[in-house]
Amino acid sequence: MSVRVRYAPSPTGHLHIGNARTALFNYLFARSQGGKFIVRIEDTDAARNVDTGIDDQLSYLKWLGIDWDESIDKDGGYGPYQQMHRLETYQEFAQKLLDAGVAYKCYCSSEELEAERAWMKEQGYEKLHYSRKCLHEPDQDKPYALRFKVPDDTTYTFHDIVKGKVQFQSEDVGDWVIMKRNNVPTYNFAAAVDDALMKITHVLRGEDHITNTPKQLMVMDALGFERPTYGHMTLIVNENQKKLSKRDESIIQFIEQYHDLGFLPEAMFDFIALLGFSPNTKEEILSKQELIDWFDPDRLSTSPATFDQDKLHYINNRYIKALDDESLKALLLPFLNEAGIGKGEDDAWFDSLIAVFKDRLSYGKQIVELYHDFFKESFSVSGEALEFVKQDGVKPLLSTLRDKLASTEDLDADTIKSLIKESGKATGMKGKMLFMPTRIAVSGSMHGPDLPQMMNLLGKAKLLARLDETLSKL
RNA sequence: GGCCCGUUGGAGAAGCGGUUUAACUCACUAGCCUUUCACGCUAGCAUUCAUGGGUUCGAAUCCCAUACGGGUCACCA
Repeated sequence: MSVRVRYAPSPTGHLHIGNARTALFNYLFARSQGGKFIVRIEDTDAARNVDTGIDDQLSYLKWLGIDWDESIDKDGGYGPYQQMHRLETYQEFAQKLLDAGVAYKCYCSSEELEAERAWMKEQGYEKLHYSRKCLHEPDQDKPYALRFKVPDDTTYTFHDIVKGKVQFQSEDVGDWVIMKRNNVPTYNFAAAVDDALMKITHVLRGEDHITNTPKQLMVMDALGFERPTYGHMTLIVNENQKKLSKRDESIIQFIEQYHDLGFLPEAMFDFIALLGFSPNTKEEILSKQELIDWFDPDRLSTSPATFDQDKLHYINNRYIKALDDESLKALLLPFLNEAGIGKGEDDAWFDSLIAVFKDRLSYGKQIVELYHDFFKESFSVSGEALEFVKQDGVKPLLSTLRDKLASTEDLDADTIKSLIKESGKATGMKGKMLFMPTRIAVSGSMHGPDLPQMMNLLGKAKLLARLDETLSKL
C-alpha cells in the first residue's frame, strides 16, 4: 500500500515552528517513500479560526519548500480537505455510532459539567471522567452533544514508530464528546474519520497528541476502519526544557518571523529537520533532497528536541556564505533600504558593504546591526586593544599612516593597502605589529572584517577622525 | 493527583548487551596558515552516561526503585 501522510493544521494563526516541523517530517516521510503528502485544514473551532490562517499556513509551508500533493487547492479525490466542508460526513458516521449504541446523547450544559468536575475534584476522585449521567436519559427535545461510550476493560495497544509499544486502558478515558452541541465534530472524532476516509497510512505528529490516540483508535475500531500507523515525535523545548509556548519570548516561534528577519528557507528546512531527528551522517548542512534521502523514521529521537538558537544562526550563516553575490544582495538590500542605510551611495558602495559583512551574518537583517555597530559615531579604544596599541613604535606608525591617508585624493581598498605597507616600511613595523595597531586604531577592535576593504568602506573622514582619537591616547 | 514519556560534556546530539579508553556538530582553548582579521586545517575539551539497587562473564545500553524534568487529562486542536 502506498504511503499517504498528512499535516493537519488548524488555521488559528501563523505557522508555528513546531507545526512546521510536523509538516516537514511528514513531507520527508512521504517523499522518501514515494508517497503522498496531504494538507488537511482542521477548522472545526470557529471561535479560534483566523481569517488569514489558512493562507498563512500554506504560504509559509511553500516558503520553506514544503509542497503538497493534495489539499484545498489540489484535489486528489479524497476531498474536501477542509473539515467544515465535510460536516455531512461526520454526521453520517456519528449517526452510525448512535445507531450502534456506541454513542449517546448528552444534554448536560457546560455549567453542569464544570460543576460536576469541581465536585469530583473536591471529593478527591482520581479520574475526573464524565459521570455518564445521560447514558440512559430518554430522548428529549433539547440540544445535545454526542458522547462516545468508551468500552469497559479494553486495552488499546499500538506500535508507535518512535516510542515503540504504547498501551492505554479504556478506564483511563472518560466518555468523550464526538459531536458538539452545534453539530460540529470534535477534533478526535473528525481526525479519526478523516484519516480513515483519506486512506492515511501513517500519522506522524507531536507527542502532545499521544493521549488522543486511544480515542481515535476506538472510533476507527467502532466504525470498522483500518488503523493507520502512528508515530509521536517528541516536543520541541526551550533551553529550560519547557514545551515551546506561543507566549515564550526567549525563542522566536513563527516561521513568518524568521522570514522577516532574513533567514533562508533552505537553512530553516535543514535546522528544523535536525530538531528531533539525526540523520546517519556526520554532515549537518543538508539540502532538502539530502534530507529526503537520509530520512529514516527509526532515527526520530525519543527525548525532547532542544531548540538551539546558536545552531540555527550557525547553519543560516553557512547558507548565507554559500549564496552568490546577486542573491545575497537581493536578500540584504530590503533591510538596508528599510533602515535608510546608504542613501545616495552607488552600487559599488553597497557591494563592498555586503562583501565586508557577508561572512559574519547570521541572518539578513543583522546587516543593519553590523552597519550601525561599525559606523557608530562614538568610538573608543580600551582594554586589551588599548594595551596593544600602547606598544613601542605604534605612535609613529599611526601618525605616518594618518598623514598618508590625509594627503591621498582617491582612496580605494588597494590604495589603502599600499599606504599601510608604505607606513610599515617607513617606521619599521611589519606583520602583526603593522596590521593590528591599524585595525585597532580604525575599528577599536582586535577582530573584524578584512582590513583594507573595511577601511575603504569607513571613508576618509571617519578614518582620520578615529586615527586622531587613537593617537590622542598614546 | 491519574495516565504516558524523558534524563549522555558548556550547548545540540550519536549510541539499541561486548575492540566505545562514549561518534559528530556548535561553543571554547591552543597550534598551523594568512604580513592583521576572518576563512580553512590540526589538536585539546565526558575514565563516564541523573541516583541507588538488580540481571549478566560483560550495561550508557535490559529490569526495578528514587530524584528531577516534561506531556496529557475540554462541547481546543
